[in-house]
Amino acid sequence: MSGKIKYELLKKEGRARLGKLITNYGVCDTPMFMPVGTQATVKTLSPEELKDMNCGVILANTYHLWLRPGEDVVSHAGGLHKFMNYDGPILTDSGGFQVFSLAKNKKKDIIEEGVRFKSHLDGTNLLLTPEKSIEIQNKLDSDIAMSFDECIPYPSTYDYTKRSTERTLRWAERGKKVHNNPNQSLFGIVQGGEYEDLRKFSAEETVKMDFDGYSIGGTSVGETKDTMYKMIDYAVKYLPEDKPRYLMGVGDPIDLLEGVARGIDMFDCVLPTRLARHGNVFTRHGRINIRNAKYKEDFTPIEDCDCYCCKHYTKAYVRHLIVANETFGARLLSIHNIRFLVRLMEEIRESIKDGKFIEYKEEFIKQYESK
RNA sequence: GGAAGGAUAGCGAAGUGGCCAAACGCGGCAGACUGUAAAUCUGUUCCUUCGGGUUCGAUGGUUCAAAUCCAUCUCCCUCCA
Repeated sequence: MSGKIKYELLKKEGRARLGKLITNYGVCDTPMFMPVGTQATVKTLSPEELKDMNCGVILANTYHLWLRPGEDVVSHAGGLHKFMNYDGPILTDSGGFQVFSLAKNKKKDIIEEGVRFKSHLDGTNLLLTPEKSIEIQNKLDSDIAMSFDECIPYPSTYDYTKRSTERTLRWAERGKKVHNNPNQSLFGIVQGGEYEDLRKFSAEETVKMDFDGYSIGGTSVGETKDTMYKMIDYAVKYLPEDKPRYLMGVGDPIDLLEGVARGIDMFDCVLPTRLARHGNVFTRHGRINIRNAKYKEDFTPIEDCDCYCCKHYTKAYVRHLIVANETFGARLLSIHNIRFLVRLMEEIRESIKDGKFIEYKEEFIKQYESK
């Protein structure tokens, strides 16, 4: 097939949704977790390995690929799929988050036109606008493009949040206007910070623009979990049932469960791969740090898990690799951590199918926090 | 045999009279990480009953005060024979 993505809602349990995301590169079951491959690579992993872990969509980043190698290079290669040899669906983030994270505490100038800030590579003055972001994403030829938004810091005042949220809406409109890739879908992003009326306003206005999917942004930026859950609650009830909902930047296992419980279909996060590189490991009984001395002679797998790492290697060996700063250690833990979250989503879907999501969620959290 | 230089915490290495329990790096131990400027960052690393106690090759000395000055010894090392 070719064209835009489609979403099919199969079943609901409470607000939790079981569905299908139909893309040009295959059908993905939802809720799902999407690993992040900012620079057209999920750090240390090959596309084949991602496939083996049953990953569906992966992410790439507009900002990074714009600066290097440049969207034209990717376009000349035949688009992102060919360039990085990934034949699964790809979502590109708009670069909005980079304005928040990369220019944090540095001078940046958010104006109506867009955002002026400096390249993290060479300090060049850059201007990223909604039009530019969409134009780059059109060329990258990802399956899903994201609107260019402002991810405001937490906390932000009501007044600032209001002005920023309104501007993000205008940016969404401008981006949508120039979007012209018939095989690429475009998502809108709900902002509004921690304020209920602003989340409502942002959600309603974004939905009016009729995007192919909707995401909730401005979360996981330092707020408490309860605040984040409220941000989701405030927004999600105004989103249409027949379009996918994507909670941006969330990847803590508990947050995934809480997100699904609130009606989220898609999540992405750098957490599994970043933690892996730093020696942190998701397990059914909570996170562990494989560098800890107690694993020095622990010749058992991380846990009972179907991933390549757990099937073939012991904690003692992985610890050795991480301590010795060997890349293979980062690879093995990245495989485990991603597989952990992907498998969590598989189990979540299974539980919704069986009408047992609530029980599954409670049981998982109980075990995860029992450490 | 002669001439020089050096010995500092687990290791490497600063410090050459008081501000030194002793910089810094590594190693060790632990923590953080949520739309990736992150294979990064932070804390800690003589002992302690948290009052303090014992350290800078060893011993003795000078001084109110020594890792720092003096004497002797031990070991290492460079050069000359």
